[in-house]
Order: sequence, then structure tokens, then C-alpha cells
Amino acid sequence: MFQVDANHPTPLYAQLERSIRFAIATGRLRIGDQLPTVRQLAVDLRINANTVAKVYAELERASVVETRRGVGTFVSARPNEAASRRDRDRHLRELTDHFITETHTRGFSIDDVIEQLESSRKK
Amino acid sequence: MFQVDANHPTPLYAQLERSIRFAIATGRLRIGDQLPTVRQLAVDLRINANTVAKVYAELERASVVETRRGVGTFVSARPNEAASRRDRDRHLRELTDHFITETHTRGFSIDDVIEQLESSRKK
Amino acid sequence: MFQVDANHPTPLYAQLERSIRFAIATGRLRIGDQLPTVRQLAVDLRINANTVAKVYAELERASVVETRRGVGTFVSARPNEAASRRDRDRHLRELTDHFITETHTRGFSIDDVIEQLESSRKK
Amino acid sequence: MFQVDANHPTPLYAQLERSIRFAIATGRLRIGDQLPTVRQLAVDLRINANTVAKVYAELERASVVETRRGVGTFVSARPNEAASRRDRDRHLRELTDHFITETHTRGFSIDDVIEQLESSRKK
DNA sequence: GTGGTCTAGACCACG
DNA sequence: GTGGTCTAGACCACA
Repeated sequence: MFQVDANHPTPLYAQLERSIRFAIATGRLRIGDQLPTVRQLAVDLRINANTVAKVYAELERASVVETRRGVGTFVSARPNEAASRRDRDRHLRELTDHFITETHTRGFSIDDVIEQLESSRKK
Repeated sequence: MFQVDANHPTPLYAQLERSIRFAIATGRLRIGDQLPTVRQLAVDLRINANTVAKVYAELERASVVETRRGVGTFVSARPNEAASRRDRDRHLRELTDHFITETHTRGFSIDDVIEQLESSRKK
Repeated sequence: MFQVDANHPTPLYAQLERSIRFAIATGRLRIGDQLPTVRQLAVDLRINANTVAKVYAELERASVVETRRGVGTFVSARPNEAASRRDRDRHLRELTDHFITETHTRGFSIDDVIEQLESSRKK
Repeated sequence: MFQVDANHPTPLYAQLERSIRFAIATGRLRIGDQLPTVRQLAVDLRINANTVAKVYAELERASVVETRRGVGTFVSARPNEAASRRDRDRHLRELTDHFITETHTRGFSIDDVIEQLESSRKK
């Protein structure tokens, strides 16, 4: 559901927070949906439970999620659709920029990459 | 020329390294081009010169740039690609497949991605 | 455990890196052993903690040590030697021939050298 | 005659000074022998003439060499034999320590190295 | 004037 | 308490 990479220089908590916010912004998580428990998510992502708890707390402070004691954590925010569109664009651009950088490091040009993607599209 | 954002949770040095690699990947920096001096770039980006120096050192370790003592820092020639054509193709396919999966998880189609890549190529 | 000399013209970080690699090469540090903490080693050697951290980071990049965040730094398993027996032999011969030439230029015989190597092995 | 390595972390001037002192200490350069001219040595070693000049000046200040204007630079020191012996030992030890570290980095044990050296000795 | 090294000290991420 | 990041500022090596 969410992804974090311990070797990525971005702090784990920031990766996770962003990942959750993005899932909500794009509708993969909707208002009222329950998030995984702190411990479960920590196990799934192989990170420390404190790190997950910190992110949930931060999201609660921002009114993005709501914690009901003894029950769980739920999505409370109503994403701003306009902002979401901008977020999507920005996010796609970041992903592709990083991909371009990474493939170039390994010796491939943008043209190589586009060609490969087009052949994937046809399939 | 390069961009970093002190408020972004990704470390400044990682942002800058990526930014430089991206400039090379997209052809805005070419082999032999001189990079800004350590101190000048530090002033431009409003970050510490040590942070810039760290990035240049890291890029030199990776043979992306070459420093000539007392002269400056330059984009170095790309190392020879020793792998066979077949290995290269397989490698590119792996990278691309991984990228498609990642973007798809986030709700982007292959067409979205190709469009974004094309726009990077034009710059 | 490790030695550096602030008056030696070789940079401290280079002295320390070599010292740690030497300790591993001679078996005084083994796979899995924990290295001193950054701050402790800085105190012991009377150098700045950043200098130690730089060395640990460099050794990690070279896969010589492994750091576990919030835990410590450890000697990592040696990467698999992928080269064939034949290539390895040739490589070792090249290194050794170069070394013999270098020591001979400075007036040492092969016997002198072997004797010195034996004494390192015993430690 | 002398060796310096621009990629070695030790400053060029220190490498060169040491190299010259060692040649004198071991008798490869004797009292009255002429050293190469600053410019010639700079060309041979592919370093800047200022660096060579700086070393010669330093050696002159230490009365190791003597410069006769318009003539050249000559060895003036009488090496201390006892000190020279200690220097030799220390030097050999440094060389072998570095060699052990380097070969270990490339996956060879001290035993591998000794074995290779012994086979070279027999030839 | 270029990059490189080192320091002292602050603050952060993680377990 | 562990390592990581960043800063400000000093001094050095080299061209």
C-alpha cells in the first residue's frame, strides 16, 4: 500500500507521510477509511513503530486523519480537488525526473527510455 | 541553474547531487562544461560551501565530474559502456518495468509518463 | 586501536580510513565487529567527530562497513569475489610485481618485504 | 627517479620532499650530486613548477640541498646513518602496511600475498 | 582564486 | 545514545 526506502536519503517519516497523503489525494484512501495499525504498518514496511506513530501523530495534527482510541486511525480530510491536480502533476514530474537521472547514470538516454516505454505500451 | 529547497525534507546535498545529474542527463550540461565554483554555487543557492563541496566530491567519486586542482570542476566523459547489447537491453527493461509499476501504483498511465518524458527531452 | 598523526601531511581522514582498513585486513577487526562510535573515536583520537563520520561514510560507500541507524557501525561481510581464479591470480601478480618494483626502487629486497609481511600476519 | 601520485591524498609537495630525502638517505643521491632543474622535474612529474620550487626551497632551508645561482641545485647534507636505518625500517613498514590494505581491499589475504612474493623470489 | 581539510557546535532522524 | 546533516569560519595545497 505504502512504500518507503531506507536507503533513500529522504527521511523515512517524510516518505511515509507523503505516501499516505498522496494515497488520500488520489482517492486510493477515502474519507472514513481505516489506516493500518501503527504496529502492523511498522512490520509491513520494516521500520520502527515509533516512526509510524510519529507520522500518524503529525497527520492527526494536520487534521488529515483522526484517531479513535481503542478503535483505530481513519481518514478525516476532504482532499482539495484543485490542489490534488497540481500535486499529481508535480508528483509525476518528480518521479520522471528521478527516473531520467537514474537511467542516465546507467548509460541510457531519454530516447532509449521512451522507446522502451512505447514498446511496453503496445503489449 | 540548479535548485534546492531548504524546507524539503530531502537533504540539501542529495537534492543538489540529483539536480546536477539531471542537468547532465537532459543535456543542459555537456561533457567538458565547467560547473560553477564551489563558493559561487554556495552563494547562488544560499547554502554552505561545504555542502556544495561534498556534492562535488561525491560526483567525482562516481566519475561524473572531474576536478582539476586550482582550476575548477568539469563534467567528465562518460565511462565506456562495457556491457553487451543484450545485457543493456535487459537492464533497461528492468528499470523501465519497475518504473511503470511504481507510477501505475500512483495512478499514472504509461501515456502520462511518456508525455512527461517528452517534455523533459525538449528542454 | 587506530592511529592518526595530526602533524603528518596526509589528511587525517585518509590516515584513519587506511588504519581501519588495515585493521580489517590483518584480522584485528572481523566481520560483524562493531567499530567505536563516531563520537567516542573522535574523543580517543582527539579529532573532530565530523572527520570520523566522513571516514565511516566513505567506508560504507565502499561496502567495508555497514551502519545501522541509531545502532552503530559494523564491519560488513566481504562482497563475493566474482572474478575467476585465473583473473584473480593475474590481478594479484600485477599488484605484487608493482609492489616489488616500488620497494626495490627504494632499496629493499624481496626478503626484507616478506619478513615485514610475516610480522604483520602474526599480530 | 622520484615518484608522486596526484590521486594520492598526501599533498604533492610532501610526497616529493619525502621522495628526495629518502633518495639521499639511502645513498641513491650523494653529496654533491645535482638534482634535476625545477622545470625539468616539473615536466617529468607532470606537476606545477611552483610545487617543485617550493620543495627545493624547503629542502634548502633545512640544509639538505644547496642552490648555486645560475648553476643548479645540489645535495649538501650528510645523512645520519643511524637515523637512516630507523627511517628505512619505518618506510618499509609503511609501504607494506599500505600494500596489505590495498590487496585486502581487492580480496587477497596476507597469505596469498606472501605466497605470490615467494614465487617471485624463486624466479 | 580554485578545490580540500578540519574544527566547533547546533539540530535532526532513528531505535 | 546512535549516526546524519548543516553551518560558519579558519587554514592549506595548487595553478
